[in-house]
Amino acid sequence: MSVITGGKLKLIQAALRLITETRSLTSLGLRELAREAGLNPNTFYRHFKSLDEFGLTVLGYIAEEMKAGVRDLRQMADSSEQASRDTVAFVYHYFLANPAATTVAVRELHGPSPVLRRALESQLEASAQEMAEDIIERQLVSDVPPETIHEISRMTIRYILFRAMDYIEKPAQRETIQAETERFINRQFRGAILDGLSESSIQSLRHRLP
Amino acid sequence: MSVITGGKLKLIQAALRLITETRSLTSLGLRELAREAGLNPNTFYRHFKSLDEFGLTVLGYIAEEMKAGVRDLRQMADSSEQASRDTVAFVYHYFLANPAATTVAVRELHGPSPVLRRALESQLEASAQEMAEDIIERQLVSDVPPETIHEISRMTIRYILFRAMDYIEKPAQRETIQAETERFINRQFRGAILDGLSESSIQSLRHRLP
DNA sequence: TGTACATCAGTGAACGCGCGTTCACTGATGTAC
DNA sequence: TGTACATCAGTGAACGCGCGTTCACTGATGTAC
Repeated sequence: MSVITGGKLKLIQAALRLITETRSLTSLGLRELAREAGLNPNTFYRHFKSLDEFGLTVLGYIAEEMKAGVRDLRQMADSSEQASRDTVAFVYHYFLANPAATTVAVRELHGPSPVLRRALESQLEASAQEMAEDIIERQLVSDVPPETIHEISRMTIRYILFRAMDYIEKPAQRETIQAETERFINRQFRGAILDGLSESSIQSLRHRLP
Repeated sequence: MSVITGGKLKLIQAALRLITETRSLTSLGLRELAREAGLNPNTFYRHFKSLDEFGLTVLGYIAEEMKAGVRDLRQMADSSEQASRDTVAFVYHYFLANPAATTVAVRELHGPSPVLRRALESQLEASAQEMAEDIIERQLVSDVPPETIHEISRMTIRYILFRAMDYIEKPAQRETIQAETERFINRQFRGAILDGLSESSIQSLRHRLP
């Protein structure tokens, strides 16, 4: 993996700085980036052929950051009982520490550039895959088919990503968001246990609950 | 409510046409809009003070469209058994018929303009409120506290909105998306029935299931 | 009913500005022999 | 170790273009008396 340095790095970091405020990756201009990076506009062309290529490079840079985050995540967390609480807390903490990357991901996932959209989707898919495998390996839920675990993982990853924006921007709501996310995950997996059952058998089941 | 006509309407419709392709509301230019609407650029100023004001007007226009859709929805659907399936099918069908409005909503909900973001959030909140009240009135789920129904409604509205983009763009995946959405909703509500229970009591419950 | 005036949607020309891009150039670092 | 050349990051000036915005103007519709 080639290490990014010098003017190239300066341009990427300038993009991340600009995005954290009120911009999206696709809307950044060449001169704007150079200005923020403290470089001559033409220097941009020494490193990138076009703004599209630049966008993809920034995305790759972010992807590297995120992969590192996921690796840390797998190190952590052991007890099955508290797994979802700990994981949720960790993941939001991670997003909070990387606001620019998070903002880019959220904005461009449904943004105007098809290229970036594709790239982000497969990135998310990979994260969901990893999450699902982790759950299966560590047997955090039982009696739920693997395909369902994968499906719920995909839904969860997306849910968390979008909530992460609010988490970053609204400090007062952070605890609420964490709690809601935990409930989201627990309900999905617990609901999955009842997946095959009909309405009526659930009705009758409910009367036997404590 | 004032009816929108003439050049003003032409400009709004031009925006919706441009957005459906690969653009976002915030990125549209004044001259671009006028060109698409077949008007002189200055005519824009006869109707709007600024591009921000224009954006809000478009959003209001879309909100009207959406409210009409929700009203139709409440008319429909009667049997409790099939309620989620019918509703999901109807909602996606509605998004498919209004691709521009859907795209705007998805793009701007996390987009760069705080003003549009706020406006869209309260719009979604209102829809979720309506959905929750509908579920409660018609007693589609029982033994789930109202606050939980509201929470799940909010989550569902967001989930559907984001999936709607894929639903519009990828015809081959439409059935899959519908099925996944139904499972999403069912799992949330079924999971909610088990909300208060501990891990261990669910473990023991599972062995008694058919 | 006719006349005078006000309002309103729309036009065409012109402005200054920031943009992406190209050109010719500089100086530092790497490489070959 | 020294010399010659190639590569590379970075610069400054200049280009044409589309942008948002302003100005003075037109013609149609509405309103007052």
